[in-house]
Amino acid sequence: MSDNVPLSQLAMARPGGGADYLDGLNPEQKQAVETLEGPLLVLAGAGTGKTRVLTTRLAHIIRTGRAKPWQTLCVTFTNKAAREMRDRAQNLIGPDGEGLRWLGTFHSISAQILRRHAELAGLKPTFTIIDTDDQIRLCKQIIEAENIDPKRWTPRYLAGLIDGWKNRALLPDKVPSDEAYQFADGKGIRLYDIYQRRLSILNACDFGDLLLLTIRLFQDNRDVLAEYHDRFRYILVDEYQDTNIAQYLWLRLLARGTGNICCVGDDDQSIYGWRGAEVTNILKFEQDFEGADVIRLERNYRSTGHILACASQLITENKGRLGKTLWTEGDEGEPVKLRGLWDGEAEARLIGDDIESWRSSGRRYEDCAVLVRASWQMRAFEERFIMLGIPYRVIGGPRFFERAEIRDAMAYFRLIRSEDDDLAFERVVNQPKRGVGASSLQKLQQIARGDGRSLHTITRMVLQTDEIKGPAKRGLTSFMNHLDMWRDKHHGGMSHTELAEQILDESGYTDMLRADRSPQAATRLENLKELINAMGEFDSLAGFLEHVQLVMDTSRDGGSEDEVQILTLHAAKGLEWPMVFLPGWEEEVFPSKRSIDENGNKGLEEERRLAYVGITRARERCYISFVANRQIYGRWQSVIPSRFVDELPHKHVEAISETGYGQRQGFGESFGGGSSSFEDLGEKSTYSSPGWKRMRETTRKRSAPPVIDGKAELIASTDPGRAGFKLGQRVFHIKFGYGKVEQIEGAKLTVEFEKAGTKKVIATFVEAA
DNA sequence: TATTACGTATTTTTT
DNA sequence: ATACGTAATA
Repeated sequence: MSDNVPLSQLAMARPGGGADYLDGLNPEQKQAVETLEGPLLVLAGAGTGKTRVLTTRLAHIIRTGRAKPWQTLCVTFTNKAAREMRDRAQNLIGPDGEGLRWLGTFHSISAQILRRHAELAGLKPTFTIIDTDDQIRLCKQIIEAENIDPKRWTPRYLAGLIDGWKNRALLPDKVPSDEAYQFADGKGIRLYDIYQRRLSILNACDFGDLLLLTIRLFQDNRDVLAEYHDRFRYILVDEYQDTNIAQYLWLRLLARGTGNICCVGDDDQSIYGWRGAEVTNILKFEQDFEGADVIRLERNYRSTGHILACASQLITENKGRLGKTLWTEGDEGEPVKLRGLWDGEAEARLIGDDIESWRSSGRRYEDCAVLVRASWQMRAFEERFIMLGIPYRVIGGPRFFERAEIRDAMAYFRLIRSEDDDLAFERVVNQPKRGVGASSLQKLQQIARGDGRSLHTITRMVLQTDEIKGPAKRGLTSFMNHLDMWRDKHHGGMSHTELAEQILDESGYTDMLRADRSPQAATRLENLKELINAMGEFDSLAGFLEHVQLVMDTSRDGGSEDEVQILTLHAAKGLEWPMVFLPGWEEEVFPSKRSIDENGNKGLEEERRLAYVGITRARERCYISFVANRQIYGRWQSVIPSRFVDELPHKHVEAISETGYGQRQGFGESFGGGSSSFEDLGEKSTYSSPGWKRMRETTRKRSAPPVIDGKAELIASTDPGRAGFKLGQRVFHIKFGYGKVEQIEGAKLTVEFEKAGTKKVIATFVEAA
């Protein structure tokens, strides 16, 4: 096992003489850590200590001196996972762990490699990495330029198509001909080709390109590949079941070096098929990597026996799987509780009550989670929790750096570093307004396209002529002069935070926001301040941009507050709670109708894996529920229990009907009433927007009701999200944004529901951040 | 340039 | 039913 390492080195590498980090591992885990040569697949079931094995293995490699930290390649899918792995590995390794330079996501490692060999990949080293939003904007331009109706053929669809091809490592010339004609009567492939050309002119990459260009770099430059073969003695891959074809090829190329590749994953937890993950990668591992060993981790340390039995039984219904048998030495615990209810409101009520009694038995809110299939299901729980005063946190939602003001600021910074970044140029050339309207921009774009040069270059040329006149010319001149000035300062060594502040001031961006008296503007200014704060953590503009474009830390800094968590099943992967609620187990909701419609049995199996992930999040208690009537897209529908419900083992489930449902024939009996969630709540809730430190969370907290003294002022808007009223400096919106505010009288707010033609008095408001 | 009207989609989320 | 983006209109 260790015969190619001198004994003396082995001894020296182990301070204290023993491999203490191996203590407490079970035999399979230990084997997974110590099987170092050749390809290895570690099939790690839910709760079997996967991360521990991964980090211990890394520590083992380094502490036994088999490789230096910078000679190991460790790949994860998310930045969060990368961070966790780094932290835990460094703990085990000690000061040596600092050198883990090649630990990161597929994309961040690819970007690192591409920056080093940019020219060989056909890029300049300052290339920009564009995100989904830019990608869609680019697609839109291309569609418009090709005179295709963007309503029939949406930019989003094209972007999705291109993404799909890139996930499968298909460049325009490799797309199979039967797929090439999917878009706009046969123009799909051409548009893809134009898209790639545009990117190259912009000196930009999208996320898929990071992988694709790296693969091509390795294929076309054997010497470069050899260099990395030499460097990477050991390769570790986390969540292998989520790899797409491009990532598989990427790994194959690199693994051809030493062949020491260890992939860890669980085929039963592959839930990202819709974004290109191929379960087949993990299913075929033994064929793909010759001489591969497979180790199964089946001892579960997380859940009780009943919970584990339910999950295991359910997942056996899937055909395409490698198969594992999870077991535990722990308690049987309580059976999984299965409950049928009348409707979504009753479901939310019951779960709310359960949480309250859990809390009054001395447990904590933060030990509970509600896991839903789709985010629209969250609303019912939010409403109920607000009413009961249960503190909760919604995990997911829009992220800080996807906000418009942050993206605008970033566009300015991008232009400083990479002037050919047309997407950034277009975004801010008239933001704030400089008189450069749609027609001027169109003119510039037309010339730029004809010339194959960037907007920045073209603008400079056009300004010498009289092609653009009047306010547009003045605006463009000022914009260009500012850019030149900032670029000079940047090269002159001004600190990037100071420069950033100047840019935002001198461009007029902050003035624009200050002039805007709407409540959102204040938040935006705050956000920009936080952006600059965050910049201070980096030592250069380049470092910061790379981070935001790629490695932006989107996770929270430890939730210290005692709050119930509401999240989607997808977002729940990798997490666990003592008490887990799984509501909405109805056919067409879960499993999702669309998933089955679009992907048939494959889709169904992925939904079942999602159910498996859900159940296995629970440590002590698991509550599954379904209803007979549910409002979906505003319509009441009779729904039937999910097929997954019937796949659970009776022995481990306690089924309770809260409604008589189950004894009755059919579900067609209508549920009278509908909801009137606005009335008589007598409570107020506060909406606080996610800030930099809590990028991915939306927090709504309950606090004292607002005092309305008649001085309130209407904010009318056709946009229901913005309709509301103003009370001094404070702005309130109707909870969850229904209807149009019509009248305010004392504590009574009258709202007109236009479509329904009814007026309602409501007393529940959400204060704007 | 700001407001209003209209059309469309509406699972999941990362990089 | 509703949110969002875009086109049409004042």
